[in-house]
Amino acid sequence: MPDGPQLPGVEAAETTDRIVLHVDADCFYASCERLREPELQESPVVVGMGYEPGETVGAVATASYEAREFGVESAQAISTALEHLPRRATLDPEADDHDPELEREETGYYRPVDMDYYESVAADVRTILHDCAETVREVSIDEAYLDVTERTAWEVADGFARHIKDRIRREVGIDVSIGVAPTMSAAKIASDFDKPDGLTVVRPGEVREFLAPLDVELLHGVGPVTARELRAMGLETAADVAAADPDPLVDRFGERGRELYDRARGEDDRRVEPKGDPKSFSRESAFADPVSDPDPKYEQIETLAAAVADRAQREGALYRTVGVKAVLPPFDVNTRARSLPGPVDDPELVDRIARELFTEFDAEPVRKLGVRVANLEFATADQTSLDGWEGAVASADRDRPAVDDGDDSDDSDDSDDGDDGGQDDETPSPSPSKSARKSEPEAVAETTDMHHETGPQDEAHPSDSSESPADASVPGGQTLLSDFL
DNA sequence: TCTGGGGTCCTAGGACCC
DNA sequence: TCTGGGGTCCTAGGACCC
Repeated sequence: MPDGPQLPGVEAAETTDRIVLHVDADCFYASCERLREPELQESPVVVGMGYEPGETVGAVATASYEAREFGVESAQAISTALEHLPRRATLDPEADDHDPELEREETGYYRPVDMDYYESVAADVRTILHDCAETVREVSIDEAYLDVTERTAWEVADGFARHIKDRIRREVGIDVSIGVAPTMSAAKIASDFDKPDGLTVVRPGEVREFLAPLDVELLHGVGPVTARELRAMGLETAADVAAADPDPLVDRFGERGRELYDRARGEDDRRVEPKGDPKSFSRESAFADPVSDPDPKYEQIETLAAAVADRAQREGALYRTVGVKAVLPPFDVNTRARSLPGPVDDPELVDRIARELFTEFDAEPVRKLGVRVANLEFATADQTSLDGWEGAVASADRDRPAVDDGDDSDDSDDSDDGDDGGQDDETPSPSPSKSARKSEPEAVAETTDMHHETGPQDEAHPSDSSESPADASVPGGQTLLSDFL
């Protein structure tokens, strides 16, 4: 079945081509809103993040195709969107100049983002996708790659994709666009080719021809900056890139240049694989206007740090790096990060490190703040079942020598087996102390503040000092980090 | 495009080790 | 004290994606 197409001139290697689908929901958030509010059907719909009903703050997350015709675009300020497309509710039906035709045709519905609801709709779509494919890679809430090589054949691939579209339409109630191709990158571009409600099939041997006329900016991984540079090199279309000498591309863009060249030629040997664990969690938020006063900034830091730490906790992630982001006017992005000697789950520590990293900016005007945790480690199945075995495992671990050297080389991947030493040893101790912290937040806050002011000792890097600031910060003499020092 | 929020990957330089 | 080369980790920034 994999070698279904007997195209003349197709090389042997291509007979093993996969059948890859890229499934992309059309203006997903707007479709979700229409799902629960059918009267929004066929009218312009704008979904805004940071938007409150009746207000003009926030930015456009998704605009329906009807709204886009008025010039409403993704990432646009809501205030700008409203200039292009007034809010339907703002028109006063009693007004003298009230024009019902205008109301119907020149206005749109504005709704705030409701991720919980969209997530529930996405889950229904996912169920269908997993039902239709061996391997699914979810890229985002509204987008996924499927490898369906074992489920269909090129001769009938369009019917197979049609079947998926129909099921999603019937069982969930939203439209998706699907691209079918022998590679992920071509499938991605194909799904975009005929949006909305599109279906584009690019067969093996047709990929390069399909890509040839496309503007370089349509290639995945080419944004405004790269596109400008490519044009400066005289490369406007995928065909230009495909026919170019790859060496200058590699010189200019490094590995990305090689990738670009390959993709433009239709070459992409990546297999569809399920997405692994996340690499980082972050939260950020912008001020309406740049803020110079330190107080509101540290208040934000505190809120964001708590949200990030909470997220990590809920997802069962330990983190080893804490970072902050400060965006200064006009749009100057600064990041600072600090890594710990070992993975922790310690919300107070996130807060304290974030504050320390931010002190550098606390006198500056700031338009946006962020807090991030990275270098994540997730408990494996073994470790989650550790509850009942705690004693046995913990004592077994104590017998291991040099538990805390952690062997940094293995933290890049999910093969956590060799890693259990550091983590298991750590798990029993933080668990009780976490609940202890939760029960007395005030005491913790005091302790944290105290140590925030004891600046000088913080110059010591946690990994090269036996007197870690983290150690000192723990209330009641608990030594969360001391295991690693 | 005067710019929201949550991510990923890559690169470059410095520290440190052998 | 000057000199080689290889390797890894860490930080900061940048480009990109949805």
